[in-house]
Amino acid sequence: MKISTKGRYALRMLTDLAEHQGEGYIALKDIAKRQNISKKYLEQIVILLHGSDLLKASRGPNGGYQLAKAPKDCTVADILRQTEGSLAPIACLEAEPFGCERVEECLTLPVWKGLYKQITDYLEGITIQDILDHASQNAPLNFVI
Amino acid sequence: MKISTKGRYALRMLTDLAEHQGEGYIALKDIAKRQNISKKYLEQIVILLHGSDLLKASRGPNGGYQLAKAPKDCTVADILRQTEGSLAPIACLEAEPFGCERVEECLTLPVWKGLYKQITDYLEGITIQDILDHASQNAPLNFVI
DNA sequence: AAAGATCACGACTAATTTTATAGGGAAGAA
DNA sequence: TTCTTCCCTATAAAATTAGTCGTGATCTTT
Repeated sequence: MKISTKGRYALRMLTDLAEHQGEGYIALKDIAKRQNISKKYLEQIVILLHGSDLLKASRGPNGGYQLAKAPKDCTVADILRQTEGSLAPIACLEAEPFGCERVEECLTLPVWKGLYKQITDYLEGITIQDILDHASQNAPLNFVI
Repeated sequence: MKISTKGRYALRMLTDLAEHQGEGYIALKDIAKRQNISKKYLEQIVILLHGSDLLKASRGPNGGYQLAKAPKDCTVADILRQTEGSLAPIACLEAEPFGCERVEECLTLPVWKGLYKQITDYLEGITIQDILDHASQNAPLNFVI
């Protein structure tokens, strides 16, 4: 049960954008260089985020991306849902009514539902701003390390 | 970020064993039939559990598997750690000291650590007995559905 | 208007993981 | 001894992951 590079890179990209907020549009080239991620691969990941309202884009010279909202309004859950497709730990939970034919008899389903809720609640509660705050150690984080 | 069939099937198998506790050893054949899982595939999954002390085995006629402990002492975390390899949501967290060379500069690492802790705490807190209890609705569950 | 920079999009691919199937062997109970 | 069951290894199709590459489309700056 692993978060893929899509999700991890997307979070790093958005955090990078937040760090450079107020500097206008940030080119993918620069993010790729700083984060040591292939620019071409980042392009693909950004496309996954198009469905959300997390980013603003601008083309041409001095173009690039900006956060469309304040960092405090960008939750990690939003980012991962877009890039990972879903936060559900098993496919059964991705659509109501559940596709699995064993729904009625499945004793283990409540465990997965509970896990799903834990994951969702936690990630909904963390924003890009929290990540910045934690990095600068200006604020205690609402999660224990 | 999905739990694989190994983890899901293992949990179903152990739950099935718990349901038939006190009936002696339960053959894989019967579990496979009840759970509608390939017996051959189940055999491979059981091998993953050999490293743990969750199961007792017996060969020959009337042989099979039994839970080695009471259902209240079998946590879902134990089962998934064995079958999935780890509960960590990213590979970086699987071994201390962290293998990733970006450890020092990685702003997002605390998020993954926190998520790891959420997942672990939740799954450590749920036992096979909880699953049985919830199924028979004799007891309220410590997780909300 | 031209040039150059940047995002946008689709095709392709190698490696890995997942999800099995198959065949035989070893051990133990009846 | 025989039969049942666990045990172990090999093989493989399918899906997913993690990219690379080429080409447009569009915008800003000059």
